[in-house]
Amino acid sequence: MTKQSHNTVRQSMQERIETGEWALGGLIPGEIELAEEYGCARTTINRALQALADAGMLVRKRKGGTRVCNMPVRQAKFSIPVVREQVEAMGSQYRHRVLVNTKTTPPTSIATRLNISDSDKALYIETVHLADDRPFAFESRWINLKAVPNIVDAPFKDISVNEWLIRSVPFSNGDVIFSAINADEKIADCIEAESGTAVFVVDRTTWYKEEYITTLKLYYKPGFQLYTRF
Amino acid sequence: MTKQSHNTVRQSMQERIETGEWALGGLIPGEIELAEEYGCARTTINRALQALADAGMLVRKRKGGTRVCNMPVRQAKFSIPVVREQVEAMGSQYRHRVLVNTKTTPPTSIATRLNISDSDKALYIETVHLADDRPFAFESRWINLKAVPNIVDAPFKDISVNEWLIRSVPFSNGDVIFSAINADEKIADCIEAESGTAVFVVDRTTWYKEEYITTLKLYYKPGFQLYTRF
DNA sequence: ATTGTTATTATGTATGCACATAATATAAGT
DNA sequence: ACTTATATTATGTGCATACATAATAACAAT
Repeated sequence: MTKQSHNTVRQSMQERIETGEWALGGLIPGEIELAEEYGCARTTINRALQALADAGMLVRKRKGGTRVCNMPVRQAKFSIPVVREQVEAMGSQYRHRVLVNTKTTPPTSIATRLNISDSDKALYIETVHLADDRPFAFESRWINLKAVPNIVDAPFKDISVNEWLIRSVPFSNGDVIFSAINADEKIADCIEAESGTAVFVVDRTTWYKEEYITTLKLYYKPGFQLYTRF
Repeated sequence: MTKQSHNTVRQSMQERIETGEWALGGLIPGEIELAEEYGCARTTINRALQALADAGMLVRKRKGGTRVCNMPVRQAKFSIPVVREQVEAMGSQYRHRVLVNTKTTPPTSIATRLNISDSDKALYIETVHLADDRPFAFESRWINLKAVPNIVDAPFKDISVNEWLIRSVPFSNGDVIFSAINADEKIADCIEAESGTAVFVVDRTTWYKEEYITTLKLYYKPGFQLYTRF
């Protein structure tokens, strides 16, 4: 009652939801009523409620009021894996070796993904990511040259393709597909595993404003785990 | 100039960041200056800037001002997989079969995870999730009975363990680990795969306020993919 | 030179107010 | 009875203002 910030109010409300005082799917008091109860302005209540709504705990509707989310969708955030950081987070030294770097016409599946015509050339790069000089992941990547033409001048000795792209097109959209496959001969070889070993695969495609930039597959070494919190 | 909402302002600012007008790591004008430029109140600018800061595009500091995030961390949100929804999203009919449901003393590794003593009993449940009566995923789960004692009365014919828990402890925290393993005899059998097939595994532990609730492993059928956007 | 004080700056927060907007309930007109 | 207008309600948004707070700079005191 002494000092009501939107944060304390929000926390208090969150507790009321978590403890079940405000039931799942139930209607909660209106802003004015809450403002009186907490002894603060409606604006402050509004801010707290909006924050909780953003967090997915509340659903708000003009008229009809605010109600606790019926089926709480648990969402987890995870930072898109940047291999270099993954390696360094383990305390290992990161290095990478580019195996292939050519301009060729991609297979149709890739051309479709990058939204370029079948005759267009694209940049194909194969990289092995190393942790303390041991294979950590194998990367197979296609890049749309129309989206980032000046990538051909990039010095991939110093910086990885991924990091160059992040700097060049910092705020892109994308999708990620996680899966597991049995390593074939080639992949097994690149990550120093037995053929047939289960491999964790990340398949990522990124774009910026209708223009597709790159699509890649990352094959991690056996035993790799991707950790997240929610 | 006509109608500046915090949304339009935020969008405009986002563009300035994306196009590089406001360089990565660079300092951007102060709130007052921006308020003048956009012809609106400082409050509105503040709201827009805070939103962008929440989104991770800006970093703000009292004094020192606001600057564009130096190393943009791309974050993806994904909803924690609820198997039932995954199945239904494919247009298949969901069902599940409980294979095991016993109260026993868990192995030490599990007891540690649930933060219970080695002599305490816990609930162990094995479930096969079916899509159109074909195996979709195999679940192996331990539940801390001290956290949710009344779970023993739950009717797991109608509702899955997971959904019961979500309703019972709707707002918990947790961690998720993704990995890939080669299926052993037992798992292979449960998901109708060859032994040794690469299997996508989700390992999840959830807790609420220092109390651990459940830990489980989900072994998905071969070919399963987890899709996310960012 | 080191320490302490004060001023300045930029963001953070709270409030009161006015009006906008969406959804609904009620009353009026035909 | 059916449509249309109007009032009501709850949230959404914008503005002006005031003060809080953190970080720094400038300055003085020892």
